Amino acid sequence: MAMDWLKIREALAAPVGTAFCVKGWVRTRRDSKADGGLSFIALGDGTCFDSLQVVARRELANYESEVLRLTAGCAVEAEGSLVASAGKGQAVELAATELRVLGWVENPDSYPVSAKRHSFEYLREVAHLRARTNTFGAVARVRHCLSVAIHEFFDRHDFYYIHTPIITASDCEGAGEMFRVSTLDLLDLPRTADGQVDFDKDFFGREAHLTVSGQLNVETYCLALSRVYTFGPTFRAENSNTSRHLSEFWMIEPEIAFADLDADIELAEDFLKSILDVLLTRRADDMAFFDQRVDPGVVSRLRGIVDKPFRRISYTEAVDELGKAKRDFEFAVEWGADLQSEHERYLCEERFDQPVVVTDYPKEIKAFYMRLNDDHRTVAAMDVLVPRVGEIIGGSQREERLAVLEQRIREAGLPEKDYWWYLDLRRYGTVPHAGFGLGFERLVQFCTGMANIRDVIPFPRAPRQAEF
RNA sequence: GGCUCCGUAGCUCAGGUGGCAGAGCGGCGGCUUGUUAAGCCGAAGGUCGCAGGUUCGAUCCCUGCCGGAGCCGCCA
Repeated sequence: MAMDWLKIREALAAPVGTAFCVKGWVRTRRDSKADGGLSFIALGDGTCFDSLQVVARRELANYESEVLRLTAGCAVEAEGSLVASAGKGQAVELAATELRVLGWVENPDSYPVSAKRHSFEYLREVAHLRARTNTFGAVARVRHCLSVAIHEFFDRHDFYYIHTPIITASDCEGAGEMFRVSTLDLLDLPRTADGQVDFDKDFFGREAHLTVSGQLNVETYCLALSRVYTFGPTFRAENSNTSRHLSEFWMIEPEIAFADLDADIELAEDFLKSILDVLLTRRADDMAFFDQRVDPGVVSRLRGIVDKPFRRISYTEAVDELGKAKRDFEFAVEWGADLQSEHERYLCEERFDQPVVVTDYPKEIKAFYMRLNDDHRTVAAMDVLVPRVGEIIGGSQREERLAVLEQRIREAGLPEKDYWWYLDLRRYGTVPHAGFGLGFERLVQFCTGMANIRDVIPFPRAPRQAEF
Protein backbone atom coordinates (compact mmCIF):
# COMPACT_ATOMS: atom_id res chain seq x y z
CA MET A 1 0.00 0.00 0.00
CA ALA A 2 1.43 3.32 -1.01
CA MET A 3 -0.30 5.39 1.62
CA ASP A 4 1.36 6.46 4.83
CA TRP A 5 0.35 4.53 7.90
CA LEU A 6 -0.59 7.00 10.60
CA LYS A 7 -1.21 6.13 14.21
CA ILE A 8 -4.65 7.27 15.27
CA ARG A 9 -3.08 9.83 17.59
CA GLU A 10 -1.37 11.34 14.53
CA ALA A 11 -4.41 10.97 12.29
CA LEU A 12 -6.63 12.95 14.65
CA ALA A 13 -4.14 15.83 14.56
CA ALA A 14 -3.52 15.75 10.80
CA PRO A 15 -4.82 18.51 8.51
CA VAL A 16 -8.02 17.91 6.59
CA GLY A 17 -7.24 16.49 3.17
CA THR A 18 -4.37 14.27 4.31
CA ALA A 19 -4.46 10.84 2.71
CA PHE A 20 -3.31 7.95 4.87
CA CYS A 21 -4.15 4.53 6.19
CA VAL A 22 -4.81 3.44 9.75
CA LYS A 23 -4.82 0.05 11.43
CA GLY A 24 -6.66 -0.82 14.56
CA TRP A 25 -9.52 -2.62 16.25
CA VAL A 26 -13.21 -1.83 15.83
CA ARG A 27 -14.78 -0.36 18.95
CA THR A 28 -18.31 0.06 17.58
CA ARG A 29 -20.11 0.10 14.24
CA ARG A 30 -23.28 2.03 13.44
CA ASP A 31 -25.08 1.89 10.12
CA SER A 32 -27.16 4.47 8.32
CA LYS A 33 -29.33 4.32 5.22
CA ALA A 34 -28.81 8.01 4.57
CA ASP A 35 -26.88 9.10 1.48
CA GLY A 36 -27.43 5.73 -0.06
CA GLY A 37 -26.04 3.77 2.83
CA LEU A 38 -22.97 4.15 5.00
CA SER A 39 -21.43 2.84 8.20
CA PHE A 40 -19.60 4.59 11.00
CA ILE A 41 -16.77 2.60 12.50
CA ALA A 42 -15.05 3.80 15.63
CA LEU A 43 -11.49 2.56 15.26
CA GLY A 44 -8.89 2.51 18.02
CA ASP A 45 -5.23 1.54 17.99
CA GLY A 46 -4.34 2.43 21.56
CA THR A 47 -2.11 5.37 20.69
CA CYS A 48 -4.46 7.78 22.44
CA PHE A 49 -7.75 7.70 24.28
CA ASP A 50 -9.95 8.74 21.36
CA SER A 51 -10.89 6.55 18.47
CA LEU A 52 -11.08 7.69 14.86
CA GLN A 53 -14.43 7.59 13.09
CA VAL A 54 -14.06 5.78 9.80
CA VAL A 55 -16.89 6.37 7.36
CA ALA A 56 -17.43 3.43 5.03
CA ARG A 57 -19.92 3.91 2.21
CA ARG A 58 -21.95 1.39 0.27
CA GLU A 59 -19.73 2.01 -2.77
CA LEU A 60 -16.94 -0.01 -1.14
CA ALA A 61 -16.67 -3.35 -2.93
CA ASN A 62 -16.85 -5.32 0.32
CA TYR A 63 -19.52 -3.17 1.99
CA GLU A 64 -22.27 -5.79 2.10
CA SER A 65 -19.99 -8.77 2.43
CA GLU A 66 -17.66 -7.47 5.13
CA VAL A 67 -18.25 -3.95 6.45
CA LEU A 68 -21.78 -4.78 7.56
CA ARG A 69 -20.45 -7.80 9.43
CA LEU A 70 -17.88 -5.92 11.49
CA THR A 71 -18.27 -6.17 15.24
CA ALA A 72 -16.35 -4.94 18.26
CA GLY A 73 -12.86 -6.37 18.32
CA CYS A 74 -12.33 -6.95 14.59
CA ALA A 75 -8.92 -5.86 13.33
CA VAL A 76 -9.06 -3.71 10.20
CA GLU A 77 -6.95 -1.53 7.99
CA ALA A 78 -8.63 1.48 6.38
CA GLU A 79 -7.35 3.99 3.89
CA GLY A 80 -8.79 7.22 2.62
CA SER A 81 -8.48 10.88 3.41
CA LEU A 82 -9.26 12.99 6.40
CA VAL A 83 -12.36 15.14 6.04
CA ALA A 84 -14.22 17.56 8.30
CA SER A 85 -16.94 15.53 9.94
CA ALA A 86 -20.46 16.07 8.66
CA GLY A 87 -21.82 14.84 11.97
CA LYS A 88 -21.53 16.06 15.52
CA GLY A 89 -19.25 14.51 18.08
CA GLN A 90 -15.93 14.69 16.26
CA ALA A 91 -14.12 17.33 14.26
CA VAL A 92 -12.67 15.03 11.63
CA GLU A 93 -13.20 11.54 10.27
CA LEU A 94 -11.66 9.25 7.71
CA ALA A 95 -13.59 8.95 4.45
CA ALA A 96 -12.58 5.41 3.57
CA THR A 97 -11.73 4.49 -0.01
CA GLU A 98 -10.77 0.99 1.04
CA LEU A 99 -11.25 -1.13 4.12
CA ARG A 100 -9.61 -4.49 4.66
CA VAL A 101 -10.44 -6.90 7.44
CA LEU A 102 -7.27 -8.30 8.99
CA GLY A 103 -8.86 -10.38 11.71
CA TRP A 104 -12.46 -11.33 12.38
CA VAL A 105 -14.04 -11.97 15.76
CA GLU A 106 -15.04 -15.62 15.63
CA ASN A 107 -18.09 -15.54 17.89
CA PRO A 108 -19.43 -12.01 18.19
CA ASP A 109 -22.25 -13.18 20.43
CA SER A 110 -19.83 -14.39 23.08
CA TYR A 111 -16.85 -12.08 22.50
CA PRO A 112 -15.78 -11.37 26.10
CA VAL A 113 -15.27 -7.63 25.60
CA SER A 114 -18.42 -6.76 23.68
CA ALA A 115 -19.54 -3.18 23.21
CA LYS A 116 -21.24 -2.84 26.54
CA ARG A 117 -20.25 -1.92 30.06
CA HIS A 118 -18.38 -4.60 31.97
CA SER A 119 -17.54 -4.79 35.62
CA PHE A 120 -13.86 -4.60 36.56
CA GLU A 121 -14.23 -7.91 38.39
CA TYR A 122 -15.36 -9.61 35.21
CA LEU A 123 -12.64 -8.00 33.11
CA ARG A 124 -10.04 -9.35 35.55
CA GLU A 125 -11.11 -12.80 34.41
CA VAL A 126 -10.37 -11.87 30.80
CA ALA A 127 -7.18 -9.95 31.48
CA HIS A 128 -5.80 -10.93 28.09
CA LEU A 129 -8.53 -8.92 26.39
CA ARG A 130 -9.24 -6.14 28.86
CA ALA A 131 -6.51 -3.89 27.44
CA ARG A 132 -8.94 -3.29 24.56
CA THR A 133 -11.38 -1.43 26.79
CA ASN A 134 -11.09 2.30 27.19
CA THR A 135 -10.40 2.03 30.93
CA PHE A 136 -7.54 -0.45 30.71
CA GLY A 137 -6.07 1.24 27.68
CA ALA A 138 -6.02 4.46 29.68
CA VAL A 139 -4.46 2.73 32.69
CA ALA A 140 -1.72 1.31 30.48
CA ARG A 141 -0.89 4.70 29.02
CA VAL A 142 -0.88 6.31 32.46
CA ARG A 143 1.47 3.62 33.79
CA HIS A 144 3.81 4.24 30.92
CA CYS A 145 3.65 8.00 31.33
CA LEU A 146 4.42 7.80 35.04
CA SER A 147 7.29 5.35 34.48
CA VAL A 148 8.90 7.67 31.98
CA ALA A 149 8.29 10.71 34.18
CA ILE A 150 9.98 8.94 37.09
CA HIS A 151 13.11 8.13 35.12
CA GLU A 152 13.17 11.65 33.72
CA PHE A 153 12.87 13.19 37.17
CA PHE A 154 15.78 11.17 38.54
CA ASP A 155 17.92 11.73 35.48
CA ARG A 156 17.35 15.47 35.73
CA HIS A 157 18.42 15.40 39.39
CA ASP A 158 21.64 13.41 38.89
CA PHE A 159 20.35 10.07 40.13
CA TYR A 160 21.63 6.82 38.64
CA TYR A 161 19.31 3.93 37.94
CA ILE A 162 20.71 0.85 39.68
CA HIS A 163 19.50 -2.63 38.77
CA THR A 164 19.34 -4.48 42.05
CA PRO A 165 18.90 -8.26 42.11
CA ILE A 166 15.55 -10.00 41.92
CA ILE A 167 16.90 -13.12 43.62
CA THR A 168 18.33 -12.57 47.05
CA ALA A 169 19.87 -14.68 49.77
CA SER A 170 19.34 -12.19 52.56
CA ASP A 171 16.06 -11.59 54.31
CA CYS A 172 16.76 -7.87 53.95
CA GLU A 173 14.62 -5.84 56.26
CA GLY A 174 12.33 -8.63 57.28
CA ALA A 175 9.82 -6.76 55.17
CA GLY A 176 7.54 -9.72 55.07
CA GLU A 177 7.04 -13.27 53.89
CA MET A 178 9.21 -14.22 50.94
CA PHE A 179 8.79 -16.50 47.96
CA ARG A 180 11.37 -19.25 47.90
CA VAL A 181 13.57 -19.72 44.85
CA SER A 182 14.78 -23.27 44.58
CA THR A 183 15.58 -25.99 42.08
CA LEU A 184 15.32 -28.77 44.64
CA ASP A 185 12.91 -31.59 43.91
CA LEU A 186 10.06 -30.99 46.33
CA LEU A 187 9.15 -34.66 46.18
CA ASP A 188 12.64 -35.81 47.06
CA LEU A 189 14.37 -33.23 49.23
CA PRO A 190 18.02 -33.71 50.18
CA ARG A 191 18.46 -33.87 53.96
CA THR A 192 21.28 -33.05 56.33
CA ALA A 193 22.37 -35.41 59.06
CA ASP A 194 19.92 -33.87 61.52
CA GLY A 195 16.98 -34.15 59.14
CA GLN A 196 16.82 -30.55 57.94
CA VAL A 197 16.53 -29.69 54.26
CA ASP A 198 20.06 -29.51 52.88
CA PHE A 199 20.14 -26.19 51.09
CA ASP A 200 23.80 -26.71 50.35
CA LYS A 201 22.50 -28.95 47.57
CA ASP A 202 20.25 -26.20 46.23
CA PHE A 203 21.11 -24.11 43.18
CA PHE A 204 22.81 -21.28 45.07
CA GLY A 205 24.20 -23.49 47.80
CA ARG A 206 22.01 -21.69 50.30
CA GLU A 207 18.43 -20.57 50.78
CA ALA A 208 17.31 -18.00 48.23
CA HIS A 209 14.18 -15.91 47.77
CA LEU A 210 12.63 -13.28 45.55
CA THR A 211 13.43 -9.77 46.71
CA VAL A 212 11.13 -7.86 49.00
CA SER A 213 13.12 -4.65 48.58
CA GLY A 214 16.15 -3.41 46.72
CA GLN A 215 17.01 -0.95 49.45
CA LEU A 216 19.91 -2.69 51.19
CA ASN A 217 21.57 -3.36 47.87
CA VAL A 218 21.02 0.11 46.53
CA GLU A 219 22.50 1.66 49.67
CA THR A 220 25.85 0.23 48.61
CA TYR A 221 25.73 2.17 45.37
CA CYS A 222 24.41 5.23 47.16
CA LEU A 223 27.60 5.33 49.21
CA ALA A 224 29.59 5.54 45.98
CA LEU A 225 27.44 7.41 43.46
CA SER A 226 25.66 9.70 45.92
CA ARG A 227 22.20 9.65 44.37
CA VAL A 228 20.73 6.41 43.08
CA TYR A 229 17.39 4.65 42.67
CA THR A 230 15.87 1.33 41.81
CA PHE A 231 12.66 0.71 39.91
CA GLY A 232 11.82 -2.92 39.67
CA PRO A 233 9.54 -5.77 40.65
CA THR A 234 9.11 -6.71 44.28
CA PHE A 235 7.55 -9.81 45.77
CA ARG A 236 5.70 -10.33 49.01
CA ALA A 237 4.25 -13.73 49.92
CA GLU A 238 1.90 -12.19 52.46
CA ASN A 239 -1.63 -13.54 52.46
CA SER A 240 -3.00 -10.05 51.97
CA ASN A 241 -6.52 -9.75 50.64
CA THR A 242 -7.17 -6.08 50.11
CA SER A 243 -7.64 -3.64 47.26
CA ARG A 244 -4.21 -2.16 48.02
CA HIS A 245 -1.94 -5.24 48.03
CA LEU A 246 -0.33 -7.38 45.36
CA SER A 247 2.05 -10.32 45.65
CA GLU A 248 4.09 -8.91 42.79
CA PHE A 249 4.36 -5.17 42.40
CA TRP A 250 6.78 -2.53 41.22
CA MET A 251 8.62 -0.28 43.59
CA ILE A 252 10.71 2.84 43.22
CA GLU A 253 13.42 3.28 45.83
CA PRO A 254 15.65 6.36 45.71
CA GLU A 255 18.58 6.64 48.11
CA ILE A 256 20.53 9.84 48.71
CA ALA A 257 23.88 10.32 50.47
CA PHE A 258 24.83 13.29 52.66
CA ALA A 259 21.16 13.68 53.49
CA ASP A 260 18.91 13.65 56.52
CA LEU A 261 15.19 13.00 56.95
CA ASP A 262 14.25 16.53 55.93
CA ALA A 263 16.08 16.15 52.65
CA ASP A 264 14.33 12.83 52.16
CA ILE A 265 10.90 14.36 52.68
CA GLU A 266 11.75 17.23 50.39
CA LEU A 267 12.79 14.76 47.72
CA ALA A 268 9.59 12.75 48.14
CA GLU A 269 7.47 15.86 47.82
CA ASP A 270 9.30 17.28 44.80
CA PHE A 271 9.26 13.89 43.18
CA LEU A 272 5.53 13.28 43.59
CA LYS A 273 4.62 16.77 42.46
CA SER A 274 6.84 16.58 39.44
CA ILE A 275 5.49 13.30 38.10
CA LEU A 276 1.88 14.30 38.77
CA ASP A 277 2.44 17.49 36.84
CA VAL A 278 3.89 15.56 33.91
CA LEU A 279 0.97 13.15 33.97
CA LEU A 280 -1.66 15.90 33.94
CA THR A 281 0.08 17.54 31.02
CA ARG A 282 0.94 14.57 28.85
CA ARG A 283 -2.10 12.37 29.46
CA ALA A 284 -4.81 14.97 29.65
CA ASP A 285 -7.00 12.77 27.43
CA ASP A 286 -6.88 9.71 29.69
CA MET A 287 -7.09 11.79 32.86
CA ALA A 288 -10.22 13.51 31.54
CA PHE A 289 -11.73 10.05 31.16
CA PHE A 290 -10.86 9.00 34.71
CA ASP A 291 -12.24 12.28 35.97
CA GLN A 292 -15.49 11.78 34.10
CA ARG A 293 -16.15 8.06 34.44
CA VAL A 294 -14.04 6.56 37.20
CA ASP A 295 -13.41 9.05 39.97
CA PRO A 296 -15.03 12.47 39.62
CA GLY A 297 -12.63 15.07 40.95
CA VAL A 298 -9.30 13.22 40.50
CA VAL A 299 -7.88 15.82 38.19
CA SER A 300 -8.51 18.74 40.51
CA ARG A 301 -7.32 16.67 43.46
CA LEU A 302 -4.01 15.97 41.72
CA ARG A 303 -3.78 19.59 40.63
CA GLY A 304 -4.21 20.66 44.23
CA ILE A 305 -1.41 18.38 45.32
CA VAL A 306 0.97 19.84 42.79
CA ASP A 307 0.19 23.36 43.96
CA LYS A 308 0.11 22.99 47.76
CA PRO A 309 2.92 22.04 50.17
CA PHE A 310 2.44 18.72 51.95
CA ARG A 311 1.38 18.74 55.56
CA ARG A 312 4.14 17.56 57.89
CA ILE A 313 3.35 16.17 61.29
CA SER A 314 5.26 14.03 63.77
CA TYR A 315 3.91 10.70 64.91
CA THR A 316 3.50 12.13 68.39
CA GLU A 317 1.49 15.07 67.03
CA ALA A 318 -0.55 12.69 64.91
CA VAL A 319 -1.47 10.69 67.97
CA ASP A 320 -2.57 13.94 69.64
CA GLU A 321 -4.66 14.91 66.61
CA LEU A 322 -6.33 11.53 66.58
CA GLY A 323 -7.02 11.80 70.29
CA LYS A 324 -8.80 15.11 69.68
CA ALA A 325 -10.83 13.78 66.74
CA LYS A 326 -14.56 14.08 67.25
CA ARG A 327 -15.28 10.60 66.06
CA ASP A 328 -14.88 6.99 67.08
CA PHE A 329 -12.19 4.70 65.80
CA GLU A 330 -12.40 0.96 65.80
CA PHE A 331 -8.87 0.84 67.19
CA ALA A 332 -7.87 3.05 70.10
CA VAL A 333 -5.08 5.50 69.51
CA GLU A 334 -2.16 5.38 71.88
CA TRP A 335 1.47 6.32 71.66
CA GLY A 336 3.54 3.33 70.71
CA ALA A 337 0.97 1.58 68.56
CA ASP A 338 1.17 1.72 64.80
CA LEU A 339 -1.39 3.90 63.03
CA GLN A 340 -4.27 1.91 61.57
CA SER A 341 -5.71 2.45 58.11
CA GLU A 342 -8.64 4.32 59.63
CA HIS A 343 -6.27 6.65 61.44
CA GLU A 344 -4.23 7.37 58.34
CA ARG A 345 -7.34 8.03 56.33
CA TYR A 346 -8.72 10.36 58.97
CA LEU A 347 -5.54 12.42 58.89
CA CYS A 348 -5.24 12.87 55.14
CA GLU A 349 -8.90 12.77 54.17
CA GLU A 350 -10.79 14.44 57.00
CA ARG A 351 -8.43 16.37 59.23
CA PHE A 352 -6.13 17.87 56.58
CA ASP A 353 -7.60 16.83 53.20
CA GLN A 354 -4.19 16.70 51.53
CA PRO A 355 -1.09 14.49 51.53
CA VAL A 356 0.28 14.18 55.05
CA VAL A 357 3.85 13.28 55.96
CA VAL A 358 4.04 11.57 59.34
CA THR A 359 7.53 11.48 60.84
CA ASP A 360 9.49 10.12 63.79
CA TYR A 361 7.72 6.90 64.67
CA PRO A 362 8.43 4.82 67.79
CA LYS A 363 11.47 2.65 67.08
CA GLU A 364 9.67 -0.53 68.10
CA ILE A 365 7.28 -0.41 65.14
CA LYS A 366 9.82 0.41 62.47
CA ALA A 367 12.68 -1.39 60.72
CA PHE A 368 16.12 -1.86 62.26
CA TYR A 369 17.96 0.27 59.70
CA MET A 370 16.09 3.47 60.48
CA ARG A 371 18.18 6.06 62.26
CA LEU A 372 17.65 6.31 66.01
CA ASN A 373 16.67 9.82 67.09
CA ASP A 374 18.31 11.59 70.03
CA ASP A 375 15.31 10.82 72.23
CA HIS A 376 16.17 7.11 71.86
CA ARG A 377 12.46 6.38 71.57
CA THR A 378 11.78 7.28 67.96
CA VAL A 379 13.44 6.80 64.59
CA ALA A 380 13.87 9.18 61.67
CA ALA A 381 11.13 7.58 59.59
CA MET A 382 8.46 9.11 57.41
CA ASP A 383 5.31 7.88 55.71
CA VAL A 384 3.52 9.87 53.05
CA LEU A 385 -0.23 9.32 53.31
CA VAL A 386 -2.62 10.23 50.53
CA PRO A 387 -6.40 10.18 50.40
CA ARG A 388 -8.01 6.84 49.46
CA VAL A 389 -4.83 4.84 49.05
CA GLY A 390 -3.24 5.53 52.43
CA GLU A 391 0.49 4.92 52.67
CA ILE A 392 2.02 5.57 49.29
CA ILE A 393 5.59 6.20 50.42
CA GLY A 394 7.54 4.84 53.34
CA GLY A 395 11.04 6.11 54.00
CA SER A 396 13.67 7.00 56.53
CA GLN A 397 17.09 8.33 57.26
CA ARG A 398 19.32 5.27 57.61
CA GLU A 399 21.34 4.44 60.70
CA GLU A 400 24.88 5.30 59.67
CA ARG A 401 26.53 4.72 63.09
CA LEU A 402 28.03 1.24 63.22
CA ALA A 403 27.61 0.62 66.93
CA VAL A 404 24.00 1.80 66.95
CA LEU A 405 23.15 -0.26 63.89
CA GLU A 406 24.69 -3.40 65.40
CA GLN A 407 22.68 -2.82 68.53
CA ARG A 408 19.46 -2.39 66.53
CA ILE A 409 20.09 -5.60 64.59
CA ARG A 410 20.54 -7.47 67.85
CA GLU A 411 17.40 -5.95 69.33
CA ALA A 412 15.45 -7.01 66.25
CA GLY A 413 16.69 -10.54 66.77
CA LEU A 414 18.28 -10.66 63.33
CA PRO A 415 21.40 -12.73 62.51
CA GLU A 416 24.19 -10.15 62.52
CA LYS A 417 26.46 -12.25 60.31
CA ASP A 418 24.02 -12.05 57.40
CA TYR A 419 24.44 -8.30 57.35
CA TRP A 420 28.24 -8.21 57.16
CA TRP A 421 28.34 -6.37 53.87
CA TYR A 422 25.63 -3.95 54.95
CA LEU A 423 27.59 -3.22 58.14
CA ASP A 424 30.77 -2.76 56.09
CA LEU A 425 29.21 0.37 54.64
CA ARG A 426 29.31 1.84 58.16
CA ARG A 427 32.94 0.80 58.57
CA TYR A 428 34.26 2.35 55.41
CA GLY A 429 33.41 5.98 54.85
CA THR A 430 29.98 6.00 56.43
CA VAL A 431 27.84 9.05 55.85
CA PRO A 432 24.31 10.16 56.72
CA HIS A 433 21.94 8.97 54.02
CA ALA A 434 18.24 8.47 53.48
CA GLY A 435 15.72 7.09 51.06
CA PHE A 436 12.20 5.89 50.54
CA GLY A 437 10.08 3.33 48.79
CA LEU A 438 7.14 4.21 46.57
CA GLY A 439 4.67 1.54 45.53
CA PHE A 440 4.20 2.13 41.83
CA GLU A 441 0.75 0.54 41.61
CA ARG A 442 -0.45 2.58 44.56
CA LEU A 443 0.75 5.65 42.72
CA VAL A 444 -1.20 4.59 39.63
CA GLN A 445 -4.25 3.92 41.79
CA PHE A 446 -3.97 7.34 43.35
CA CYS A 447 -3.55 9.04 39.98
CA THR A 448 -6.40 7.28 38.20
CA GLY A 449 -8.87 6.83 41.04
CA MET A 450 -9.11 3.13 40.19
CA ALA A 451 -10.47 1.47 43.32
CA ASN A 452 -8.66 -1.88 43.13
CA ILE A 453 -4.90 -2.26 42.76
CA ARG A 454 -5.48 -5.39 40.68
CA ASP A 455 -6.85 -3.15 37.94
CA VAL A 456 -3.78 -0.95 37.57
CA ILE A 457 -1.29 -3.72 36.71
CA PRO A 458 -1.69 -5.75 33.51
CA PHE A 459 -1.62 -9.19 35.10
CA PRO A 460 -2.18 -9.05 38.85
CA ARG A 461 -0.63 -11.61 41.15
CA ALA A 462 -2.36 -12.06 44.49
CA PRO A 463 -3.20 -14.98 46.74
CA ARG A 464 -4.88 -17.60 44.57
CA GLN A 465 -4.56 -15.36 41.53
CA ALA A 466 -1.86 -16.09 38.95
CA GLU A 467 -3.77 -16.82 35.76
CA PHE A 468 -2.39 -15.47 32.49
C1' G B 1 -4.72 -14.98 58.76
C1' G B 2 -9.84 -12.86 60.66
C1' C B 3 -14.94 -11.16 59.58
C1' U B 4 -18.85 -10.48 55.82
C1' C B 5 -21.11 -11.09 51.10
C1' C B 6 -21.80 -13.19 46.23
C1' G B 7 -21.95 -17.19 42.10
C1' U B 8 -29.29 -17.24 37.50
C1' A B 9 -28.67 -16.11 29.28
C1' G B 10 -22.18 -13.52 26.14
C1' C B 11 -22.37 -9.22 30.05
C1' U B 12 -25.12 -6.43 34.24
C1' C B 13 -28.80 -8.01 37.25
C1' A B 14 -34.51 -9.25 39.01
C1' G B 15 -36.59 -13.63 40.76
C1' G B 16 -41.60 -12.00 49.04
C1' U B 17 -41.94 -17.67 53.76
C1' G B 18 -39.83 -24.19 47.63
C1' G B 19 -44.34 -25.80 42.38
C1' C B 20 -39.74 -27.23 35.97
C1' A B 21 -37.02 -18.84 35.00
C1' G B 22 -37.35 -12.84 33.57
C1' A B 23 -35.39 -7.71 32.10
C1' G B 24 -31.74 -4.43 30.06
C1' C B 25 -27.43 -4.38 27.13
C1' G B 26 -24.65 -7.36 23.55
C1' G B 27 -24.95 -10.68 19.20
C1' C B 28 -28.63 -12.09 15.04
C1' G B 29 -32.92 -10.44 11.42
C1' G B 30 -36.01 -6.22 9.84
C1' C B 31 -37.46 -0.83 9.77
C1' U B 32 -35.66 4.21 10.56
C1' U B 33 -31.55 7.51 10.96
C1' G B 34 -24.69 11.56 9.26
C1' U B 35 -24.74 7.92 13.29
C1' U B 36 -21.94 8.44 17.86
C1' A B 37 -24.53 5.29 25.60
C1' A B 38 -28.38 5.99 18.40
C1' G B 39 -34.16 4.84 17.95
C1' C B 40 -38.28 1.23 16.91
C1' C B 41 -39.92 -4.06 15.94
C1' G B 42 -38.79 -9.33 16.17
C1' A B 43 -36.75 -14.06 16.98
C1' A B 44 -32.84 -16.75 19.35
C1' G B 45 -30.20 -17.67 23.72
C1' G B 46 -30.11 -20.69 30.49
C1' U B 47 -28.35 -28.78 33.12
C1' C B 48 -30.06 -21.10 37.92
C1' G B 49 -21.12 -22.58 39.95
C1' C B 50 -20.19 -28.20 41.16
C1' A B 51 -21.43 -32.54 44.35
C1' G B 52 -24.41 -34.51 47.94
C1' G B 53 -28.79 -34.10 51.37
C1' U B 54 -34.01 -32.71 53.10
C1' U B 55 -38.79 -32.87 50.27
C1' C B 56 -44.04 -35.58 46.36
C1' G B 57 -41.19 -31.60 44.17
C1' A B 58 -35.20 -27.15 45.12
C1' U B 59 -32.74 -21.50 41.51
C1' C B 60 -35.07 -20.96 46.39
C1' C B 61 -33.71 -24.89 52.62
C1' C B 62 -29.01 -27.77 54.70
C1' U B 63 -23.71 -29.66 54.13
C1' G B 64 -19.20 -29.87 51.48
C1' C B 65 -16.18 -28.28 47.45
C1' C B 66 -14.73 -24.73 43.62
C1' G B 67 -14.65 -19.67 41.99
C1' G B 68 -15.15 -14.30 42.95
C1' A B 69 -15.78 -9.69 45.90
C1' G B 70 -15.53 -6.25 50.22
C1' C B 71 -13.51 -4.73 55.00
C1' C B 72 -9.60 -5.53 58.71
C1' G B 73 -4.54 -7.26 59.76
C1' C B 74 0.48 -7.39 57.27
C1' C B 75 2.75 -3.30 54.10
C1' A B 76 4.36 -0.29 49.10
